[in-house]
Amino acid sequence: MPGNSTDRKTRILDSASHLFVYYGYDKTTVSDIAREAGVSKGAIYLHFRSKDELLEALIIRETRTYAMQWLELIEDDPRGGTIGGMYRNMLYALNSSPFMAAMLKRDGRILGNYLRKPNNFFRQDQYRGLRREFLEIMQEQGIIRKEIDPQVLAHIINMLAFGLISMDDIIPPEEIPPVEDTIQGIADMMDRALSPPAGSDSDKGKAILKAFIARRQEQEANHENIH
Amino acid sequence: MPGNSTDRKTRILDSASHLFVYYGYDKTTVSDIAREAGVSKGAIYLHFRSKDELLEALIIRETRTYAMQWLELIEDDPRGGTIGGMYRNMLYALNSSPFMAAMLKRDGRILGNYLRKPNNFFRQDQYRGLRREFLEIMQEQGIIRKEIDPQVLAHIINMLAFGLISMDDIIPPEEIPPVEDTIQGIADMMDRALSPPAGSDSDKGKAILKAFIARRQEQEANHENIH
DNA sequence: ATTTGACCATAATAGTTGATTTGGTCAAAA
DNA sequence: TTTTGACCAAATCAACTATTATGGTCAAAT
Repeated sequence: MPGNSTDRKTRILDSASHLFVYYGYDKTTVSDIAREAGVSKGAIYLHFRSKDELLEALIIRETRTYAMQWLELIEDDPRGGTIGGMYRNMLYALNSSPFMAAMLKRDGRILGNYLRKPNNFFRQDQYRGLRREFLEIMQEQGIIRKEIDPQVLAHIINMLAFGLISMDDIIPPEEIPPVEDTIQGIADMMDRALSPPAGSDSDKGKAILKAFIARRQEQEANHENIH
Repeated sequence: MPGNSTDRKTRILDSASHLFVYYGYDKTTVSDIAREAGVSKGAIYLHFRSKDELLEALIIRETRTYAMQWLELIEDDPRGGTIGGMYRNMLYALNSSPFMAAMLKRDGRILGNYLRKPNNFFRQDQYRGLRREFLEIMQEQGIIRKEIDPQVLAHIINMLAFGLISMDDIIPPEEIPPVEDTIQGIADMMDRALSPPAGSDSDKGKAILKAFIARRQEQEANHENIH
């Protein structure tokens, strides 16, 4: 059996991610996933209670991976701590993860029936409001101009991310400028529009982000302990 | 019969617009339209060769109406000639026309089968590229900063408009800030990000827009004469 | 202790047939 | 001349059946 070196659960999730993106949740069978992962069907149920829970595990993993990749990109980017830099790297991270993009745009082809489930992950989005909270802190710390409503800004940022990955479905490819250009264009706009007149301190921005994430992880850990 | 005062063709299109938005193109029958317009079914075919052509006529009319309303809003707005002002009023015009919004987001429920037609209006969008052209002129005339790529900017503007009207389908209503706030927020961002450092002349912007439209209408008239 | 894959109830799909509806027409009415 | 609505072929829908595919299980193999 090939690819035995990597952890089995990981391999299953990798295969699922790939197959879901290509064929969609509904058209992908558990046997398909097992075959591609080089394990038996039963083995999948050793790790996940149901196909739905497999998808949910995948959602969690991909979200984590995406967040970590984003953070890494920011760290390695000299201008990563400005508002434009954060956004630029967010879009880069998003752009490199087809499954994450599918989640953001609630892609019906890929997420399939799961979207219809009454209590799916998207209906009880835990991360909602988190972005606003972060923007508020950024604003208090002088990385973002004072006169902007964080709630509105959070929504606009969502709109741009959503637009970036959704417009392709509507506009013929030859009309779409290269993603890098679009991303850079948006980042420039944001820096000019949102940084305070004096300019913003990228390193300070990074520090705030790190502190925010640390605090958040702490909360999450506490929450897990209780349950 | 009620509502006889207005022109019959207009009444048919009004009814169609209303019914399409409510029930969708597929579920709305020609008889439905006739009934709501207070005319016979045959009368509809005196104005339109087919249901599809009725829809296309509606698309053209709504696009024109939207464009005119946009222009009017800009005229009446002291800051209407800045890039942010133009955008703000565009979103207002868009927001007041459910059918236009449906077109922009290629709403499958409303446009129904028509979207699958091989040579529908959306596949051969005549207005594409027009926006870029206009932005280029605005840039030459100093209303928009020089360092911005008009093609990219046109695309970002599309993204924002698309996001504005599409996000509602995904986010629970209570999380969405009031549209006016979002629109104003975007307009402010654009003004800060896109106006040249010296600021931009709103009246000059209006003049450019008017000239652009006049030139465009001339072209359209010529084009009609030839055919 | 692990892992498997044949096995099963259930669900999704495809095929069929008959009834209903729909876009479009046109002889007749206004 | 202008407008109508009964009418028709074609498409859509509804109900039903037969068939296949699927998620999930578990006795047996490893």
